[in-house]
Amino acid sequence: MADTTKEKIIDLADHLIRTKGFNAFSYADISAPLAIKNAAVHYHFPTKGDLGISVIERELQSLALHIRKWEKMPEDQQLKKLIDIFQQRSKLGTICLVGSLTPDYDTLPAPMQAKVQEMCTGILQWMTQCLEKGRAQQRLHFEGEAYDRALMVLSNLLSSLLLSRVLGGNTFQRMSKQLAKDLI
Amino acid sequence: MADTTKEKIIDLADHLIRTKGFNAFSYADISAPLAIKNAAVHYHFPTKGDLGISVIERELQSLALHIRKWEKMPEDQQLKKLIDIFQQRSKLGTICLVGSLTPDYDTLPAPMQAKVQEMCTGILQWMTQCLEKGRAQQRLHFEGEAYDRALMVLSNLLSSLLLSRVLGGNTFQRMSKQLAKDLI
DNA sequence: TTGCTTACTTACTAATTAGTCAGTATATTT
DNA sequence: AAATATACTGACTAATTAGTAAGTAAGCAA
Repeated sequence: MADTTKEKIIDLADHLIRTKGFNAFSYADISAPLAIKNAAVHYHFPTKGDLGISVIERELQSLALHIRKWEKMPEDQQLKKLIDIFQQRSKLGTICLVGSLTPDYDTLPAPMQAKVQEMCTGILQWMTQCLEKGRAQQRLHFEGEAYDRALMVLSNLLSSLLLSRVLGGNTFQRMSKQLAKDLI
Repeated sequence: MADTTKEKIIDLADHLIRTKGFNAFSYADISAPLAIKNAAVHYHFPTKGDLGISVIERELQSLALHIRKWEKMPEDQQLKKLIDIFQQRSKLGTICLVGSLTPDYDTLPAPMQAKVQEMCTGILQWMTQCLEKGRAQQRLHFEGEAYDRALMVLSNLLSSLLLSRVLGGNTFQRMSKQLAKDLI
């Protein structure tokens, strides 16, 4: 998938953040599988925070790409597409960046904290609009402010991955089905 | 609050897990503030996993005590009491153990993984019963299976603390109010 | 009073951590 | 052909990590 070393490092770091968490992986966890030296990782990403920021930025770009791709779909379908992305994560046994990085928030370097914030507000902003438009067209049904509902939806998606890993089995299916039933 | 060294260690570890995460705190973070030596912590808790397990067990006991105290209250009130506990956490800026430990699940020693599982299933079991009884008495209103709804409620409580820390301000209030409105 | 338990301290280890710096081979540019 | 930039390697470092082993002071028990 990735062909440059830099991309391979981001790929691996992304996977490590989603499986072990930001504080539980080391430069050795990246350099060893790629058969490069520690210093090579530092060449591309001087600090661990720089690496973390690149991982978030790539995720943000990837998400922006998906959202643009869904632009002409009805809002309930857009929401289902987002759920699909989380379902793929569930199958892989990996969690989302929000679920991985918000618990570690206080330990992150300041520039990374800012990126985590940017990621959360960005996702919520899109989701708020999606819910609002969907409700206006009576394709989505919920009570209260759209932003509040967006918080709940993000919450459910995020937690479904966390709880799936611990409770296993059909936890993700149960939660995503209930989420869809409640809204559509 | 705690008078023995052992209790003080558990207190501090609990706070560190909720603020920094299990992998981001060290024995030094515990021994230094208590003005004891590293080895003293190891005396009470041979491994870090042992300490983590004790923290979870104390939380489980504390929760069991609360639940017993609420036994004779109507189910909607019991749920509100649980939300109150999370609100206190939100004020302190600390997250819940489920929110802190499930993202790190894969990195935890096996006996601690088992305890995390026990904690999740225990909370969900109580909440499922609470929701079911509450619905039977028409004091709580929701669609679908009670267990599925319990997953969603736990999800919202857990995430409200995670997102509060990043988004700040009224995030917890928004989410907990919406949660109560949806159910009661 | 002798022995045993509890709750530590002193002093340590081996491993791992993020990060540095000087060098080098290979392209690319001038 | 000379200079420069890119993408590394080799060889470190200082700090921190969880964990250990031996010793000790105080209290309690036989």
